[in-house]
Amino acid sequence: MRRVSIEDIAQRANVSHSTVSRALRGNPRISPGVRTRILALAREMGYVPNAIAQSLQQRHSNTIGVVVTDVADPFWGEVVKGIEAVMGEAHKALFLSASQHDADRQLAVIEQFQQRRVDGIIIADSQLGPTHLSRVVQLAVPAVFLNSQRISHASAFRTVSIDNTHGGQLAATHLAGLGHRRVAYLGAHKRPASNQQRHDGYVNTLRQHGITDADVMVVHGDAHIDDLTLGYALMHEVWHAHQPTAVFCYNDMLALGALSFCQQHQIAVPDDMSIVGFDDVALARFSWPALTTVAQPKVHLGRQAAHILLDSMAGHATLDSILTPSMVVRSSTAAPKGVV
Amino acid sequence: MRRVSIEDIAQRANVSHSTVSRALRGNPRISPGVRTRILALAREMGYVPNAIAQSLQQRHSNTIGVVVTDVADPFWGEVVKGIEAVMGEAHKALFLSASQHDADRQLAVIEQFQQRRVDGIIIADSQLGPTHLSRVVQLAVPAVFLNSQRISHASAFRTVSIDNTHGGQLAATHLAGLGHRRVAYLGAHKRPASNQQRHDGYVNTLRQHGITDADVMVVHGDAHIDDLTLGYALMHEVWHAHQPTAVFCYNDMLALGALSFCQQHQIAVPDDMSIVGFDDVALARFSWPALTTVAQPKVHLGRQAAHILLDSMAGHATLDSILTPSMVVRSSTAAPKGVV
DNA sequence: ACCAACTGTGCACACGTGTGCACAACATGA
DNA sequence: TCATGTTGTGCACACGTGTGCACAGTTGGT
Repeated sequence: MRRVSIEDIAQRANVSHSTVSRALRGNPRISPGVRTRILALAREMGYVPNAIAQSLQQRHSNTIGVVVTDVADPFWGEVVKGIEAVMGEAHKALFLSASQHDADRQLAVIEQFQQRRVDGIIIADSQLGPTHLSRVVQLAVPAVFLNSQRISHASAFRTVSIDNTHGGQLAATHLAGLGHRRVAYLGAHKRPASNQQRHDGYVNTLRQHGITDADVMVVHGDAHIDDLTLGYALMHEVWHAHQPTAVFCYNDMLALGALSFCQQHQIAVPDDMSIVGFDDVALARFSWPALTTVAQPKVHLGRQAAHILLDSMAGHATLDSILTPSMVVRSSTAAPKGVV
Repeated sequence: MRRVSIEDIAQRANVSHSTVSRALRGNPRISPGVRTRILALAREMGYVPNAIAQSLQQRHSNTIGVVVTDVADPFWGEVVKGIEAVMGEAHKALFLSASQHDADRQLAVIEQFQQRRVDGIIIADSQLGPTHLSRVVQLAVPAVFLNSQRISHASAFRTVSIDNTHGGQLAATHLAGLGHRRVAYLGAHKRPASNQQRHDGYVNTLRQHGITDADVMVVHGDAHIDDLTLGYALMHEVWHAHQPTAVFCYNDMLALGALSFCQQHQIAVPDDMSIVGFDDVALARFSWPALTTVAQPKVHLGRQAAHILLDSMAGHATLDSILTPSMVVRSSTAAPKGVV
């Protein structure tokens, strides 16, 4: 039940394994007659090249590792789809692993990839602090960070991310344009970097529209509960303390949680309350009312990360990449009551 | 910039590489003094074992390949999560690749896995016909099929699937119990096997409740359009031709498409029309009204496939596995008008 | 004191592939 | 005929790891 190797073919063809190897790889120094004979023999014997032996000899494996927080998260699903498409074309195979939002586990996964001698790594939603990061640097493998939450820009690695600040600006412009003056921001401490940026873009733009800080209530939730119930709880808090006419949420799941609070308490959306999310997950189109949200180009995010990784694997100099989000207006936002 | 090998450690320790290898693997024949010295040296020199060389020598790679139709599909995302969890515990790494519903591409992916000498393969939603299948058999690698659409039960491979017939029965029982008599089935030819089973379970159970075939309209859609617009189109067709009070759809996406048709044409759900889906994707909870559906235990499906694969890799005899779906009643179904 | 048993280490090979170099066979030109 | 060039093939090594076997050194028993 052993696999057939080039050595087996060589014996049957009365040549050395070197000749077989060269014939299979199309080396021009092999005479055409011998080549065709060997190719026929290889097919007949059901030869399938051993990529492991090739990797060992050529000192690269044509594999790349992808570490993601949660495989089932539809957001990352789309991103991985983009990565897979590009890497598939480049004939690289993908190792996929989940970190479950745990930095230690994330590091463990990366070191496992290292043992398997991946040619590159893509790290999504990195929670790695400076200590962990320095160990990754030591591994000396090309890596790209995708929407990283912690990395400093002075790092040795490339970064692909969304322009969160601009996303916050889009939301603020949309709501202010509708006439809202008394608003809120529902945030998530779990993702320190992007949360801060979305918040800042939002608040600063509101100021430019003459909305004072006193009119903007900002709340943040505990890290350890899921986004959906978090959104519900934060909406509860904001509703009783501030009575805004519109809220902007860190992401769509928070927004859906907020939406579900409104439905249960007979707060009409969008008539009494406008809600804006972030991400544009597939869900957003199907909620009722359909969610207005700041869309991330998810597949493109993955493709871009893949391209940058391929470039740096090839030794090219590469730049960080920042993609622009866009506003998707659906039915969860409208002018507040009293405004035409 | 070369990686450090056990040979490098051996030189620094004035021993042979065999000794280093044995020390690292905890071979009891190495004296404690030498072992601790070597372990310290390995750590100091930043040694990271080369899994590729190990794979070559031990003739197994501790990797398994997963081929899925679409990485971004939330249904398969959850399944993969289950697979990943089990395989992670077993210290197996996962190759993930997408087939885009194309049988040829699916086969190509499998052969790529074969080159990389994976220890096992999980094939989700297989579209492989007998011809393709025979080539997979030749590869002589343990494989498990997950919700396969084509495989014959006489095959050499194990199968994990949902009890589709029972799912259809659940839907029929639920709707008939509410008092519906004039109903429909919205199907998808793209998945021949499961579609047939869900349909049969549904129709047979309806008959047991005294609903004649004339009261049941069955429609199927083209293969090349996406499920969402397909559901919309089929609902359109059924509504005009049959005017049912309830429909059962092959899956949730079809159901959401049907739902969106109803909303656009002022057909009240569930008052004028009850809709039942299948799968219980994450979306189903958030549609409006929330979708009543036949739930598949998705993560469990993945875990089960992983366990069976591990078993057959270990040479154990294994059985096919059929998991039971369950009814999740939400707000898209109710008694038809005129029934108390 | 001598033989047997035990203990720790090294030699050499295997896994499957790719490639620099040498070399045999043959053709070409003077 | 001999020097030179061309063409196709094989030898031997490398990649990094694990392990059967041999063997030197030590211990123990009588």
